Amino acid sequence: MKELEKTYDPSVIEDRIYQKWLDSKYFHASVNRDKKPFAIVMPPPNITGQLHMGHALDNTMQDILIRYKRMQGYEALWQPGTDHAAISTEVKVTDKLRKEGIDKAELGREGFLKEVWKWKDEYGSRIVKQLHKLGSSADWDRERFTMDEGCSDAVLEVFTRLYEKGYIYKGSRIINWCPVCGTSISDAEAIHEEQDGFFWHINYPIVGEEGKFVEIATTRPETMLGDTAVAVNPEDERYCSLIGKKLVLPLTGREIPVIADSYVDKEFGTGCVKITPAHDPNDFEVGKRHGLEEICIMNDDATIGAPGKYQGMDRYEARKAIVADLTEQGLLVKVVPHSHNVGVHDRCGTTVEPMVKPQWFVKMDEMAKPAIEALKTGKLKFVPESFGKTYLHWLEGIRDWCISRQIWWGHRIPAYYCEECGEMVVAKQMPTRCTKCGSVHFKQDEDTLDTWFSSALWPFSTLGWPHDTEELKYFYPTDVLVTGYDIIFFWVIRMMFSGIEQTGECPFHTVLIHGLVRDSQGRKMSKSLGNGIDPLEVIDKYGADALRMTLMTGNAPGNDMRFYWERVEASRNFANKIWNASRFIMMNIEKADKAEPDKLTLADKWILSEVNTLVQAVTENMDKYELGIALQKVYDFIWEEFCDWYIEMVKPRLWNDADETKGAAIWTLKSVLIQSLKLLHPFMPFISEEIFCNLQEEEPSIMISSWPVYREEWSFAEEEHAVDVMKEAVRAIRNVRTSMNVPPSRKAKVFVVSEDGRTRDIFTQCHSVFAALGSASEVMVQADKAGIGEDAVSAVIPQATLYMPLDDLVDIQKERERLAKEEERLTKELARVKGMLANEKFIGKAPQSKIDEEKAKLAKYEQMMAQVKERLGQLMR
RNA sequence: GGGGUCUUAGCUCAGCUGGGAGAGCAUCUGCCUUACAAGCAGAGGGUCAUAGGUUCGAGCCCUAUAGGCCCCACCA
Repeated sequence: MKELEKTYDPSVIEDRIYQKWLDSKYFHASVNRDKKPFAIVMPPPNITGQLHMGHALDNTMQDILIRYKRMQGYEALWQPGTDHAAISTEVKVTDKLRKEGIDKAELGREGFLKEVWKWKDEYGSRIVKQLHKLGSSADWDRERFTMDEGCSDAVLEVFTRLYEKGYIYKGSRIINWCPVCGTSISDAEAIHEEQDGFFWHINYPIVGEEGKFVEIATTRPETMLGDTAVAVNPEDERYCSLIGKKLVLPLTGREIPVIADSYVDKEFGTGCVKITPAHDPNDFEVGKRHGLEEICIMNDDATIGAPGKYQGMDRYEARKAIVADLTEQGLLVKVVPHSHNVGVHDRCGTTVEPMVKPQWFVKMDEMAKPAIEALKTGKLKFVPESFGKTYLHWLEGIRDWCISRQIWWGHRIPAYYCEECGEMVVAKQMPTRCTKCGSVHFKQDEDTLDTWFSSALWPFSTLGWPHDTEELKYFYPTDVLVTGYDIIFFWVIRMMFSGIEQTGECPFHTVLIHGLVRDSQGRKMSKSLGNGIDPLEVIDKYGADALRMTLMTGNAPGNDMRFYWERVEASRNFANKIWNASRFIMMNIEKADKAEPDKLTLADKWILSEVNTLVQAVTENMDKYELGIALQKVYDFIWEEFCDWYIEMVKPRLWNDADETKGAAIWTLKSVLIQSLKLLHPFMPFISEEIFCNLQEEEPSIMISSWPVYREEWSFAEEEHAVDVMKEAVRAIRNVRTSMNVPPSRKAKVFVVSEDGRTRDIFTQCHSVFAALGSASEVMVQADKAGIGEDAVSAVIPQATLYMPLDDLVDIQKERERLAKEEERLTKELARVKGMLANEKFIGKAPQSKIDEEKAKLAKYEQMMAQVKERLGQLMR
């Protein structure tokens, strides 16, 4: 056993312990039919990423669950890996190259991809190393990458299967286009922001009716170049007569029809809507219903592509020019301020442009159904439950998923086009011969897949799917998925329908959701604000355990939390507390001849019983994923019950070599500490391991030791009660001392007076403990007040009255005040209890247990009241 | 426009299936008591957003209102 430092210093311990775990292969999980499997897949962090608080929280939760299950005897697999993060990575590498003066286009596709792989090799594992610092016990031997061979095979398999089933199709539909990234994005990637803008009211002249106009209102005048109709509500009396007439589209001179469509809201704007099918999702639908032409007026970089005066202008520049021209022509009626939602690309913040382009889509209606069903039938559960609504809501309104991206970094779409006849073939490999024309020349589709297409397969692709591997059979379906509420749409939903479609099973049965880690003012941590706190800095200063504890406490599941350094300090203090308690115990073990469970005293039995209760409670909380509550209970137990009470109670025995229960005390200290460390281990793995290994030699590591279970032989209800009585007496004595300003160094005799033999027995048994905790020079236990001077200070507990002769320190006046206050409190309590018990309805309807409880309280208060009254009577004399 | 969520001590938040309001930090008062001053023993501080309702009993359940936050949505 080693001597421990006076203050816990995580920095010298954590890396060493982590390396030991790695070397011992404790994180590795393998197919083991003798054990039950438990599996979690790690949300793969982006290879572009740096560890942030969100990762720290997410991975801490997973690590806790994995360590817990591993200790419980499960074969616990935590499957790690990284995500290729298509657009993010492409943007990042493109920027890097640009700074080096290299143009992506000049490099060409292959050259560019080579650069990205180089970048990936260099930086891709950075975040993985950072996860090590947290203590993550993932099976790093199984680390995967969404673009590795296996995952790519799975992507090909799924793509071709879905295509054959008709669930993947290519079509020209309106999609969100990011003009800066030069690619389409999915609905989930377009986030809506409210922006202040204007409503421009514009007159469109009616053909053949000189001087007559239709007034439309638009937030995007530049798109008028692509208008192919104006729509009114068919039931709008104002405009019925217009339906079917032609209008002249200003600035272009093109004639467009007035059509009727119920999509138009009569109450909103002017009741007349310009229809631009190529640049607005709604207009696109209207256009489809009415067979309108789709005129694309924009280039991929959001400059105007329509021939004419505005060609080449940026969309906003064109807007100004068009408004100016309309004003000049007298067609602009008015401009009204108007705030509206615009979609921006979540990666770069650019306002997206709705565009009609040929893209690949996943048909969602059929696949959404079983995913919805899974939640409704309970095969899938969210914790907290309310997030299930978010999940359902999104799935029920889901639209087809645009999966093609016009970037290079990603899984290339396995569609091949015959260079002769244009025939398209979807296959895992390039076809050798065109079945239509016999040509042997094919060209692969240029597009790549949405990055979420491969992450959707993560729970099974990482286990070897589509091959029927042992791992897949054993670990799949996985158990819990841990993630933030912000990616339910992106990921959870897509894993669900993909898993069900491909494997016939939900990829996991529980989704544990957490919130965001915000700064101390409640703001999102962000690069632009510069308010982010680096988890590595926290680990550096306070240790990974302190960070983990901070992230797990003081907040309810699924809620956002604020990050405070003060809270990290509090966590660090707790680590130090355990450290010192352990240090104390080890010092005493060294000095003792033996630790033995014979001759357990009241106090020993009490703490063993308490730890038993704790084990049950914590296990229950863990099973309900109430991780924060579980940790809080361990914290409270260690600090209050174990350190503040038990260790203090036990000191006199340790210091007295003649005490024959010393060995029992040492045995109890060690046993309770070990149980506590085990309960703590999933949360604070490093410190628990370090102490565990210093404390005992039988087992090499706490992380592969077994999770504590309830022990019948440690259950002592009687003793629990006895110690509670003693604790109450100690508190009463301390209260008196505090109110009288008597320092602990000034000892005083204490008389315990009780008519109850059992109570006297308790105090006799633990009189040395009681003496120590109550700063008593001597403890006299007796049935009456013989020998107690009138000037003693007294305190009342239900079972006894305690007297402390304090000689000159006694202030009768103060004593009276204290007792009067106590009397007042008891009067109130008595009134409440009596009121309740006098209420016939309460007696008639409340459960018997509650009634008994109240009756017991009544008896207790009445007894205490009698004691207080008696004492007050004495003092009045 | 829908949906969610929150409003509890000075601050940040707990409070599980309804049964005498809690923690951490901060403040104040004692203690350098041989594990820990990153500690020990205490104290003060709350009409649980508001108004109704259900109930023997509501911080907790129901309804409405006010305010905050979040998500979704095709009102141009």
